[in-house]
Amino acid sequence: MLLRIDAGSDAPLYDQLAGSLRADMAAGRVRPGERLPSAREVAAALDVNLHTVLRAYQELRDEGLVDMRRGRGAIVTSAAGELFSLRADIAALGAKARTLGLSADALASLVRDELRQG
Amino acid sequence: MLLRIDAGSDAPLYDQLAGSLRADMAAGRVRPGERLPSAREVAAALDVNLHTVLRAYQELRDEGLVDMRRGRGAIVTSAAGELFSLRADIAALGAKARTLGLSADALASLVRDELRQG
DNA sequence: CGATTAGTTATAGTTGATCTATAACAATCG
DNA sequence: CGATTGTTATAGATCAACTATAACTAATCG
Repeated sequence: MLLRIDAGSDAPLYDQLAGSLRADMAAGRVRPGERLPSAREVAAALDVNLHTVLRAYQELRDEGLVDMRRGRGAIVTSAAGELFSLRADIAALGAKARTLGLSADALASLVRDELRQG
Repeated sequence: MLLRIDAGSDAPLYDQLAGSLRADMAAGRVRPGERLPSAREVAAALDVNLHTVLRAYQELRDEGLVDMRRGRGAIVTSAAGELFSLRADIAALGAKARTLGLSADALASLVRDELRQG
C-alpha cells in the first residue's frame, strides 16, 4: 500500500489520500477483507491531522469501499474487488483518451456525470 | 445547449457550468466551430457573476475544448468532436460500473488518476 | 472611424471549505 | 480492565469560491 500526499497539489489532502487508497484497491494491492492502518497511524506517518485521515476514510465509506466501526478500524469491502475487475476497462478508456489528447479532468467529469445520470 | 446549475450541490458553480458544457459537447449538442454564448449573457441568464462564468470558460480552455479571444468569444475546438467520439466507450464503462454498484465519484477519480499517470 | 461586443485584468469584501489542534466519548478486542 | 479505534465537539487559522465594480484591450460591424 502506497500512501502519497503532494502538498503542492491543488486537490484537498483527504481527496489525495482517498484517491491513493482507491488506486491501491483498483490495482489489487489492497483486497476485500483487509484492514486499513488506523487513522491515527496514518496521521502520524504522513504528519497530517487525524481528522484529515478520517475524512478520507469516510469518503471511501460513502463510496461503499470500506466499512468502519470504532475499535475495529476501516475494513475493505467487496466493492474494492469490483473496482479491480474494471481495471482493464479503465486503462483502455484512458489510453484511448490519451491518444486523442483529452485532459484527465474532462474525461473524469464526463464519466462521473454518465454514471450519475446517464 | 442546456446549462444547469444546482445551488445545493457541493461542486463549485464554475465546475458545474463547465461540466454542463462538456456534457453538451460529448453528446454532440455543441459542435466544433460553434460559438458559446458570451460570458455576460450566461451570467445574466443564470444570475451568477461574470467571473464565475469566465472561470468555467477558462477551465474548458485549459482542457483544450474552446479557444477564447476578446471581441470574438469562446469557440469550440475539434477536441470537442473527439470527446463525442468517446461517448460510446464512456457509456459502456458507466453501464458496467452501474451493474457492479460502484459509485460515480469512485469511478471518476480512478479514471482521472489513470489518465494523469497510468 | 465610431460604437458595440467580449474577454482580460484589478481590487475588494463575504462566505464557506480545508486543515490543524485538543479533548472527551463509546464500541471492540485481547 | 486496558489498549485500540472510530466518533463527536469545539475552536482557530488559512485559503478557495463567489460576488461586486470598474476599467482596459482586441475584434467586429455599420
